[in-house]
Amino acid sequence: MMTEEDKDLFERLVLDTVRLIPCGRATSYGAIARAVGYPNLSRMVGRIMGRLDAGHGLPAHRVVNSQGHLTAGDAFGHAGEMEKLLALEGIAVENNAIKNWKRVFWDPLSEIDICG
DNA sequence: GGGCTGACTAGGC
DNA sequence: AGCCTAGCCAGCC
Repeated sequence: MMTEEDKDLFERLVLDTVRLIPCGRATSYGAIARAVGYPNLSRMVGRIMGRLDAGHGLPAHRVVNSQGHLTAGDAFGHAGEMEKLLALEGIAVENNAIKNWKRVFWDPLSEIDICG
C-alpha cells in the first residue's frame, strides 16, 4: 500500500537507477518504475525528479517519457536547458523529442550498454 | 473524506 | 506522424 518505508525504498531505488543511465543514453519514467518493482508509479518517478535540487549530481536530463519526448518543462531552469545537456552528450533533440529514440533508449532491466 | 493534479502510459483512431 | 481517452496513484488542498 505504500508505507513510509516503501516510499523511502522506492525513492532510493529510483535515484540509484538514474545514476546508472550511461552517458549518451536515456530512459523513461515508466522503465525506471518497472525496473525498481513499482510498474504503476511512473508519475512518482517524475515527481522525484522534480524534487531534486541543484547539485544533486544525477543525470536527470536522461529521463524522458516513453516516447522520447521531453516533458520536464522548465524544470532545468529554462526551456531548452535539458535539450542542451542532452546535446552535450551527443543526444539529438528536435521539437522536444529525442531523435532515434529506439537507439538512444536504455532499459534499466537489461543493464546492457550497447555503445553504438 | 472527496476532488483535482501531474517530469506517465498503452491503446485507439 | 499527431491527438484523444481511459487508467493509473501518491500528493495536495
